[in-house]
Amino acid sequence: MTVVTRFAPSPTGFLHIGGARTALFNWLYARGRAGKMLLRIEDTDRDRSTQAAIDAILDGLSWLGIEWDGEPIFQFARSARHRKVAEQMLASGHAYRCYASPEELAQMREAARREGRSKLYDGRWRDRDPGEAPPGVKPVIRLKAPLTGETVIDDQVQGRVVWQNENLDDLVLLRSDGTPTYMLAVVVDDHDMGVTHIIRGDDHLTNAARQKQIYDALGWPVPVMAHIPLIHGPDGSKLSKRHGALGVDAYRAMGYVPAALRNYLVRLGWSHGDQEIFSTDEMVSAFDLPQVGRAPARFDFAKLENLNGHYIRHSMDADLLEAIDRLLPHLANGPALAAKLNPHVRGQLLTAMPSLKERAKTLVDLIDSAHFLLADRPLVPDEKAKALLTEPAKGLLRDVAQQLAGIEPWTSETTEHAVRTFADGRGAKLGAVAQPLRAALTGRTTSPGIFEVLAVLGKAECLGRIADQVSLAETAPPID
RNA sequence: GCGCCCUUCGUCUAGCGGUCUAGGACAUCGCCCUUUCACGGCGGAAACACGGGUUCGAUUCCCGUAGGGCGCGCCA
Repeated sequence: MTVVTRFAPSPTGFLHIGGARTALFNWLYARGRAGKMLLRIEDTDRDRSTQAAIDAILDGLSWLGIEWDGEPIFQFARSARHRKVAEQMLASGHAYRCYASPEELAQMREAARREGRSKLYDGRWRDRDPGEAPPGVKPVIRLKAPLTGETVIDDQVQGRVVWQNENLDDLVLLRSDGTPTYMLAVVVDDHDMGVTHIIRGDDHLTNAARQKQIYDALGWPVPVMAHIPLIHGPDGSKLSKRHGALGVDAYRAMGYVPAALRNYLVRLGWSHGDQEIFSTDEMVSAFDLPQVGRAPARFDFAKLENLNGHYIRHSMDADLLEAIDRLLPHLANGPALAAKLNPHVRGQLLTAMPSLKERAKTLVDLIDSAHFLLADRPLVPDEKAKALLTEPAKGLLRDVAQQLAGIEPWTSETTEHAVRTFADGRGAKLGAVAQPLRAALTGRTTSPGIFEVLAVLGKAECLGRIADQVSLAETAPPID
């Protein structure tokens, strides 16, 4: 039997991180078993569903590298089929018309709560003669659920979960306006789509029992179920926007790479011994449902960031340059930066990349660390760099610049030799020269190795930048 | 309120009755490397929610308690 999973988001907002993980699990499970993962857009809530949300979900999945099989199914388009199934159930005696008014329903709910019962609807139209139907009232169609016994779900993650049928009431299958409820639509769609494994958030666990009753009434086989725990915020409460319940597009804009996010997400609530790093192939072959834990996991940006740094460090230089190109359109200052990326600067970026990527946790960090390649002369040193450019330091810079001016060829080795010799000659520590040099060349106090910076920038640019800082002092003496 | 689920270092987790003086990873602290920042290396601190059982023996099984979560619509 071919495994068929599905991801079924409702397009009422962006693809949030929890949804992304659910999609990932479905995708991994199917891929690891030569199966398919289908995509169903649950757009039956016409007021809240938007095209923008659909686009955001598709875009988010694609960015994460999660591909679905076939065309997405739109649930709303299938409502005629849903209605037909409800009528079938009516005809076969598995469902009935209920004429209870909203007021009656409210009363029943109140009474149930007062008496400590979980069953809300009392089944008053279950066996009543349709002839007693009040005139002018459009009925809903309810499932004739079993009164006794139990409903059991053998969940791949949760284990065997049992409900007493006396606690489950007759759910609505078809609304009075003839539209299907979620409960009915999901069952019919999963069945028609040939879904064999339902992997979804455990907020649906209670629904699983009710859906099982519908499957049973229809005589359809129940798919394998797996209800995975939800992701919580760092404080253990529900994940909020403040915590990281953002759209995956926000993670992209923060400079996270898909491989890192996938790796982080797959390890959240699932493990494979002590392994922390998984290539896509590895996670596809290792992932399985019984190893998914039942306790909700808390979202931890620090770990995501660490993983992201790992993936950046282990990326090919050219791939990182491409990743930057792709990220730029999603950043506020992207267009300005993109304009600077002429072939010459791209070449410098690529040359500096082995050293830049060593220091970056995110692509945004990476871009920022390349500031010294992208900034215009004269550089404006940041506060800390400015503090390094004291008058004595500037004297040192003036002198070292003279030494540097005679260097040919200009490489990290030749410049290193020159600077070290210069420092030795002055009886100065290397740092005493290197730090002011860094400040003058990069405008920062941190950067890749200073000799790499020298080499990447080239002789003329370096001498120019030193002159910029040194002469600046002459034209603008401190006001004391 | 009712139903269901959950509970190992701060966090993600390993552990599936004795191997646990409880392992790994992130974060954290210290040292080393070092021109800065990182990377890397070494080391430290840090957990079985609580109470009863079952058992020769419980982190592992059962029952409570406490705490947390999810669901309880003619929403999805």
